[in-house]
Amino acid sequence: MTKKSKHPTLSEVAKKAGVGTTTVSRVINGVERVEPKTMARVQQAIQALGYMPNQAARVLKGHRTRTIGFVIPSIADPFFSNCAEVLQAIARSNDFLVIVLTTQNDSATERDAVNILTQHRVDGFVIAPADSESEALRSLLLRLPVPIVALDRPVAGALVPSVVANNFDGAQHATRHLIKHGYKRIVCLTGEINLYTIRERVRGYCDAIESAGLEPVLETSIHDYESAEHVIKKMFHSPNPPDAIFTLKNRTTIDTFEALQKLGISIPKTVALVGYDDFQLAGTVRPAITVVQQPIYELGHVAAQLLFERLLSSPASGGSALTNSPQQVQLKTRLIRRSSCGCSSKGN
Amino acid sequence: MTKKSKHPTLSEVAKKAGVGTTTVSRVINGVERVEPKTMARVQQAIQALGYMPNQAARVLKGHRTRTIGFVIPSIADPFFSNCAEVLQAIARSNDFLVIVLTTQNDSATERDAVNILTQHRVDGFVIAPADSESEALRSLLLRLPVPIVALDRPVAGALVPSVVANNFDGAQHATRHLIKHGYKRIVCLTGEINLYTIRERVRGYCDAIESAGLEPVLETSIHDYESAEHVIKKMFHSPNPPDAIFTLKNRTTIDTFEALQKLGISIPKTVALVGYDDFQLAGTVRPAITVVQQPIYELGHVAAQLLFERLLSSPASGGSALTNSPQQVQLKTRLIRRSSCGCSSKGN
DNA sequence: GTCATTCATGGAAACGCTACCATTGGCCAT
DNA sequence: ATGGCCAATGGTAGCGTTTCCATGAATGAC
Repeated sequence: MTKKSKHPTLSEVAKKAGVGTTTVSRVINGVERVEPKTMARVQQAIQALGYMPNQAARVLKGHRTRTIGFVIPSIADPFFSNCAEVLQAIARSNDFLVIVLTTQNDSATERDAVNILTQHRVDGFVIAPADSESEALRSLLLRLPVPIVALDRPVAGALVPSVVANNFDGAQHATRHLIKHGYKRIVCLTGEINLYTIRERVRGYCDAIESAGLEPVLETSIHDYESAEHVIKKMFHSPNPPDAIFTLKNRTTIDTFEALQKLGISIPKTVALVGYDDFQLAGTVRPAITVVQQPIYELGHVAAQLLFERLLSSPASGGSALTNSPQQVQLKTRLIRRSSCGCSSKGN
Repeated sequence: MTKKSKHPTLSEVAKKAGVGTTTVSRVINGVERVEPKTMARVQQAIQALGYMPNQAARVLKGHRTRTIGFVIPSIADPFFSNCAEVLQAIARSNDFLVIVLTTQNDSATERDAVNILTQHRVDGFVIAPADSESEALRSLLLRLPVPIVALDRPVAGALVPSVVANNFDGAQHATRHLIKHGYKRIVCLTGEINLYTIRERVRGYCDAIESAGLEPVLETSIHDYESAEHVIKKMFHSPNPPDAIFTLKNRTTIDTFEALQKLGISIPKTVALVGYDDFQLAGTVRPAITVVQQPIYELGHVAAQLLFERLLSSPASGGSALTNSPQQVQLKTRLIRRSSCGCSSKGN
């Protein structure tokens, strides 16, 4: 059993097969013709030595790395891990590899990530920018010689193609639904307020609230279960407690739900609840939770598609100037009406 | 604004700064001393040109790629995405990159993945083998010249270091707990039976059941919600329905719970339920679900640690023969007693 | 039978970087 | 003043591929 050893090189294979390096190269890449007899000898040598081409050398010769970068806040977040799954699958079917780098939504870490990937000469990027407005990120991305697609959050200036959900519509729709139910004091639990997605949702919420002549109430200080419980307790001890809650992200919805349960506050009798982003068991807990569902799979899929369109159309150097001008794709969300908003289980 | 263009090279920087390539290299790697004045000039040139070192060239020069591969069934699975998160973080703190490749538990896809990563000359691997017993995989891994760590599932023969949870104990413990509650007819819903983890859990279940003089009942045909509902319906129409159910994986636990709810079968009154693997909201649904919790974070952490221990101790060629002999780490699981097993919320 | 044409193959340069070795100039000790 | 040393810097080979060009053999047309 051949155990540990350095990787054999192409010229070692050539020597063993008694041919020139050019011939071995041709056999490996199978593009030009080689005498069957020679080919057999070469393949035998490859087998015997366990030869695997060194990608670094190929890349150096001017070829692409067949590698793409995926820069996201966190890979543990189901939203992004699902995107990663489809991106990875599509990449692989095109013989590309995916390198994942997480940013924790920190801009410096993010720029760092982009630079690292650039040094590794990835052929393209999918990125969920920590800060859509960042001038630093924008100029960094624009000077890269490879195609880039923004996912979930655009890059200001619209020069980078992006695939995002319509957060404004989603939040507006959900808020209107709450208003239609007759709730008057609808508070919005935001989470980290400086993310593009959250800001858009806040906009949608405020728009709906103000159009209805109601007063928007934003609560931005919830980060985990403890803060959720604390805030909610305080709210319901105030003289003017909410009759509905709209949570702007997954984690907050769950924390809020648990806090409400623990505090014995009845949903939707005392307070209605609608969350942004669907999650496992949202339909199974009692009451089932009404949520705005994002097209996660589609988001990842379209982003991958956009990227590979560019990647595959410019086999040489990934120039993106020629291809159709930067696309801004916006995907629809869907309100899933369950019971926590006050709807009976059978429609409303 | 510099837009798209080829990457500048080190010698272009050298020319611009009016120095030799060696000096530029020294400035970049910052290891040998360079006159401050010269250094400034070089750095200015680097800035002006937007130079970024080409990793491929470095690698070709004989350096490691500072890249590791992560080969797992699926990245959408929370178990693995959480492992990925910690692996990624540790890798990054050591200036390594992670390439994720998914296998869907298919052995051929898996071997493919390993080969692809080898061509890219990753410096090491973490892998969750689709088939622990596969001779093909084992010999493939053993002839690789880089360190490897198996995660969640070992590689038969114990020549590859591995970090796994004690699935046997976990399942045995959970089953005994059910037995202590007095249940007599405890069925086990397995999911894909040919995975190492599942087989171990089945062993633990059978061991506990048989030691108690009961009869093991395995049901292997549940893959999704529909099949879960179908199987459960059938069970409760049989002359001899179960009084407890032990589900062997996350997804199955949830599907079973939902099916039980839908069919109006009361937990734990009619039938008790214990699941393998904790999940979000397991403690919030009613009844709260008793589960065997795996040390996910720790699993990923120890695997990463083991890998980097080897990676960092052998700066040259990652030979693993010298380092301490292949470690087999086994981590403990924990039974979280909630209500679905029949325990009252306060202890048992 | 000779020349042109094709086909199979090989030699060698070049990709961008690092590392070895050489060279230069200044400084100190004698 | 001169030799020796050290610090700063540069020239260049070579990592493993691919690709351009060349070579030789063999085939077919005249």
